[in-house]
Amino acid sequence: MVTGTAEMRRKALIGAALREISDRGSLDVTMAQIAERAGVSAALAYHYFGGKDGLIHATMRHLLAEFREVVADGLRRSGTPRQRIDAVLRGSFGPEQFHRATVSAWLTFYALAQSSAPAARLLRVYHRRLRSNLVHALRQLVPAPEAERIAENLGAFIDGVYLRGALRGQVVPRAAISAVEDYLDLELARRA
Amino acid sequence: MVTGTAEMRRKALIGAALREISDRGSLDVTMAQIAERAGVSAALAYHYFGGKDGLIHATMRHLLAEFREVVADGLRRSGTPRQRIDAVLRGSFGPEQFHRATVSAWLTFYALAQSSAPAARLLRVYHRRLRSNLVHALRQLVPAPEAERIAENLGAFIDGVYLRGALRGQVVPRAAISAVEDYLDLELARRA
Amino acid sequence: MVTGTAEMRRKALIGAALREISDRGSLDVTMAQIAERAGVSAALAYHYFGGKDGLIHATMRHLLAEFREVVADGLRRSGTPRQRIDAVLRGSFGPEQFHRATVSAWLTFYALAQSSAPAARLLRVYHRRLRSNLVHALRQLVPAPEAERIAENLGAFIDGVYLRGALRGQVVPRAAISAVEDYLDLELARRA
Amino acid sequence: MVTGTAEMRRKALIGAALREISDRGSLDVTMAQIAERAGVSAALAYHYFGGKDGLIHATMRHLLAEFREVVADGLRRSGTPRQRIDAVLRGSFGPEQFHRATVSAWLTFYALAQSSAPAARLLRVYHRRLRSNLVHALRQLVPAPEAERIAENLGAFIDGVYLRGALRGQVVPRAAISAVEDYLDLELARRA
DNA sequence: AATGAATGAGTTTTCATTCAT
DNA sequence: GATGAATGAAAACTCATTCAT
Repeated sequence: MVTGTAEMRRKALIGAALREISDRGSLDVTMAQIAERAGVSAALAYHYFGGKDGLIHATMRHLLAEFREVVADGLRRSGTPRQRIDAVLRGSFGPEQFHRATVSAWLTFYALAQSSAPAARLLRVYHRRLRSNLVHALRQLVPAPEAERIAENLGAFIDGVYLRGALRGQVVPRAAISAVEDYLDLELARRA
Repeated sequence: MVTGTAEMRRKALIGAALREISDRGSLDVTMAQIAERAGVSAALAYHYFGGKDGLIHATMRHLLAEFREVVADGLRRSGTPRQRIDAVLRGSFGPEQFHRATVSAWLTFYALAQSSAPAARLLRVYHRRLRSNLVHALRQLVPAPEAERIAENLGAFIDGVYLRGALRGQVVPRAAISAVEDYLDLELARRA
Repeated sequence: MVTGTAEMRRKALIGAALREISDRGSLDVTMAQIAERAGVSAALAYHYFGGKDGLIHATMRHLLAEFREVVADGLRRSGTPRQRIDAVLRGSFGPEQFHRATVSAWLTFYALAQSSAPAARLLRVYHRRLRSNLVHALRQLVPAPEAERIAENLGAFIDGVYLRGALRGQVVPRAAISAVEDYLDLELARRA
Repeated sequence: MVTGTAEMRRKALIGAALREISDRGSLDVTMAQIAERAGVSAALAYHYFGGKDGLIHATMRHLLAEFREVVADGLRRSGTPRQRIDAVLRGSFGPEQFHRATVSAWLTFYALAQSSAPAARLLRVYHRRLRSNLVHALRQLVPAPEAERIAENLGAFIDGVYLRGALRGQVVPRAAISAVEDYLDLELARRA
């Protein structure tokens, strides 16, 4: 698969944006900084992304896509519903999710979603997908309405554990993941 | 209790900052905007807070203090350990916590903590206090090491539920709070 | 009459804009150039005029106001209708109207009116006023409908003579002014 | 008559420039916009016109040539001097002269002539030609010095009537044209 | 002949911050 | 205490132009 120059540049710029975000710990990076990192002129970044928003959103989409692929990969290898849920957990708490750039991007993204419609939309898509993965698996274990409820709470627990790890700048410990699983067990046990 | 002009001005500016943050949905507000809302000159805001950082941090401290008081109030009325834990939950999920300004401030604050040491410090203080409240109560129910573990996970769950509510711009539903309580019950039941 | 600092600065900036326009022969001047000429920072120009458009329009309004005053002055000294018409002519062809800056501003303004609504509005106001002055005077000499028609044509002739002078960068010669008066005489003679 | 690719491209680009000028109502159009309209790359416009100035001036020359041809056509059909003068009037006030692009181009061209020598030169050529057409015809009706004077004034009147129509974005009304003719009649009658 | 890729040199605009009064 | 005046520094964005292919 031959990738054209344009595609290569776009990727290079997104990578540079991520590295810059990582270094500064915030989305408050300038186009000039990013472009310099990518070894191109700022004007080129405008040429390819239309503006700063374009580049930032492309970067977020890249992160989201990466996350989706990790999870999708895990799902493909999963046989049982329980394994599928575990795949989501492993995706959410994998070390990639705790790289400084990823953490900064996620946290700023949460904030950005308050004032930027495209950011909010992207975030909703991510939430819907996460939820849908969980609901699918849970439906094979419990009745549909229960599956919805549990998926929501499980998702919240996952987000909370991620948030704390992110704020500490550390990968979340096994114990925290176990706690999420324990909660899941409790919910499933109710049905037994 | 007589409040001097200085104190009144400070409060007015913090209130204006909060209203401005609420309107814009972000901490990206200018000193000029805040000062205008407060009906004073921007220079005065500098006089009282030293700079933008000073005002923003004062605003955050104000939010944190408010939260602390709500919880402290609840704790004072609580007799049993379980009631004390419930007081923390009620404080965390009270409607005040979901005002637009509060949500914007919290979310941006998470992001800010990645690059601003004072913001990170403030956030750590908040987490430590929340945790300490929970640990205290839990210690009367389970052995100390267990209390620590449960407090951590309970805190994460609370944060997750709050985060989701915040992103949706809605107060979290009863059901979500119940889920947190269920998780607590599970943990306590283990010991039984 | 004490003029505040603000008003002084505004006038200084408008003057600087005019001088800059004069030097460059076009409205394509930068805020930085204008500000430097006025001996202040570009930021101050923004502070006082909100933006480049604001300054440019203020400059145009200034020119228009100046023109209006010259004409109004002439009208005040005029007794007969014919003298009033002459006052308009003298105002239109006075040497101030042929300063390089004024000429550049007028010509660019004509062009600007094609794409800028505020510029178009300003120009319409000017035309309406000029016309109204002429119509008023003419009504005392000929029936109303005729006054309207003659005013329109007289205005066009004036504009054409001005345009040619402007393009040549020279005050229009006496002869050209006489031609306009001759046309007026012709129209008035019809009625005799 | 076979037109080479080069000539075709040039015409296409000039046409695109005109359409773009028409849409934006100003000569402030970018090479990229023009090229995209013409369906070619911006680089090609440079290939053919050397630069933006080249393209803009070619566009103006095109407009001037078109005008000249319309007038020349009218002159060819004219027998009497008076008919020749009428041909100039018809050419100046024909509907083509009031297309948005033409109007924008003319008005901006007036402004441009203040700061661009080639634009000024082009404009002088146009004026000289217009004048020469009029003088030629008038010489057969009045003595030479008179012909010069009348031609100048007639030209100014024409320009003024055109300017007003242009600014209003409307073809000039019959009545305005009659006014110009009336003025001519007056001048010719003096001699009678 | 034709173009995609790339950029240097601006230009507008914003804002935290300072300071004399 | 309080403010109006003023600015330096930076950031986003634009565009004519060049050049290798």
